[in-house]
Amino acid sequence: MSLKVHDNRRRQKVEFTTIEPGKVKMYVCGVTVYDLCHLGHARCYIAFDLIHRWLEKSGYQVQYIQNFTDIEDKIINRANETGIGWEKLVEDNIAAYYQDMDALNILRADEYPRCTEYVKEMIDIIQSLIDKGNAYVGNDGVYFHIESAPEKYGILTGQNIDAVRSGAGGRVEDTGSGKKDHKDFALWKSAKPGEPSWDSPWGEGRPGWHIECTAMSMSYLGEQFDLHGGGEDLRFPHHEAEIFQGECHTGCSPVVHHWLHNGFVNMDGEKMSKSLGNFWTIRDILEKIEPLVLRLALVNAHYRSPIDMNEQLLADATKNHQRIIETYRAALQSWNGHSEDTIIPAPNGDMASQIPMVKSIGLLEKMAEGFAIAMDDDFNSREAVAKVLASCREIGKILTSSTVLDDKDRATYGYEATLLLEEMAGEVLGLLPSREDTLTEPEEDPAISARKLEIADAVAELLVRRTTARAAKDWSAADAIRDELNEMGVVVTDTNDGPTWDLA
RNA sequence: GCACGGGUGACAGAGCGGCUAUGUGCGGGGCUGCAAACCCUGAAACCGGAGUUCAAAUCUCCGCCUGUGCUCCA
Repeated sequence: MSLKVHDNRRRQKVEFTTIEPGKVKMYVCGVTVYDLCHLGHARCYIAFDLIHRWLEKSGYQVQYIQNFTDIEDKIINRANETGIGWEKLVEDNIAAYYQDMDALNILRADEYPRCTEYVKEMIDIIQSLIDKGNAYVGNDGVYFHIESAPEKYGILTGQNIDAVRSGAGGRVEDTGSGKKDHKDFALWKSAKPGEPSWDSPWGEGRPGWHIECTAMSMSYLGEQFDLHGGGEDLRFPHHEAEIFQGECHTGCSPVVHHWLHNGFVNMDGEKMSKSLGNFWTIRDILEKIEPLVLRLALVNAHYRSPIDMNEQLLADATKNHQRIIETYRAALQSWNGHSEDTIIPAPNGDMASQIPMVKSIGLLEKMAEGFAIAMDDDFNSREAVAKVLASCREIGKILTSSTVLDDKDRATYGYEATLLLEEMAGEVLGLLPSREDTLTEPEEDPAISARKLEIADAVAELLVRRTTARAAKDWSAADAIRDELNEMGVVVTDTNDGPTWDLA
């Protein structure tokens, strides 16, 4: 089986290859830490978390670098507005970033370099670009000169440099910057009074927006690496600027062997933006739903497709996630009480077999195979989720039917199902809680617990009366009691072990 | 305007030359007194037009609609 990925430079699905056999060097653009992370960030880092997980699952040794942009106009502005020092602002938002991403079960990257720690490396690259004739010193900083390498223009977005040339009338707005061409972008910005700044051959200043990723990715991963990711919006100009910088500086082409970009999150059909007021931080949404449900909602689409966030999507995700958890719990319970080493090993599966156990195991293996094919196809997590849900149905069928397997086989089957779910839904998709948490009741809101305690005696008494009525087949009396409980906000569920109840 | 994506059942969303996607919702049935959960089963789709092909949701062309980028943005 081989992995295919959609490379945005070649604009097609290509065979995934690595520079060094068995090793993947990947870099994903991180956040500018001037504020809390929003849903779009969640989508991006979950998408690349999945890619990270699947590469490792496929046997690659992955080196994953993700940066923090900790100096930038927005940080300076926010620091000025709030009166918080920019260093403190940055620290707070980085701490919040880790909290949010941990909640979403995103595995940590290997390193999270901050751009202020790489100013020296950036200066070196800028100097090299000046020496090679790709950059020049203007009045307020250093600029990359696009016309020094026009063949690299529009590589990721297919823009035609001639159109851009003629479209802008070839003129440069004179802002006194000393910029030679409107396409040129800043490598180094001279400091304005009161701004944080670093010393450089071109005076006090700070890096331009694009150079940091070139400096950090090359510091960790070398002059060429395997995979570079980020949001759709970064293709132009950010990533094209990286191509200019990296390739002109190193002379290598391509520096990045696979460019991957994730699609955006829309809100009820509209672009998510602060001005539209439809902007959710991860924290906002986690007040309403479980982190793993949000994760499922975001994994339940191909990473390159846009996602339209709405109530329906979350409702679907809630149900689907619940189904996965219920199945996982049922699988765990089916062999609960056996220790793992005493479980009889499963036979080899064969879907065509007449022996129920062999056939059932064969079906599970088929699901796992479909799952792997989906993930190998440009990380098609939507299809992978479909395989998980189909497995849940399959597992539920076997486990709830008393006739298919005897008790011993049931434990073996349940154990196999457990491992399958843990591998697909857990290890790769990151959607499962721990075994302990799955088997124990979730922690409750203290207010809810208090309410339950308050009414427990009354409910218990009503349930006894209802049980008596049911035993006497007095259904109307039994249902009347259930209605009464409903009015108290209590939902009754009858099980083989008697009725249970919970708050609605 | 230029560039790059999309338009699939009620909804979400895969498939991208021949094979049931999947889930929710809806219909029928089973299990249960009835519910819930779970299981079985059914209906239901490929924007419009032309073309290529033995065969098209899937390829080509035209049209219509729509998203994003071209300025800070994951």
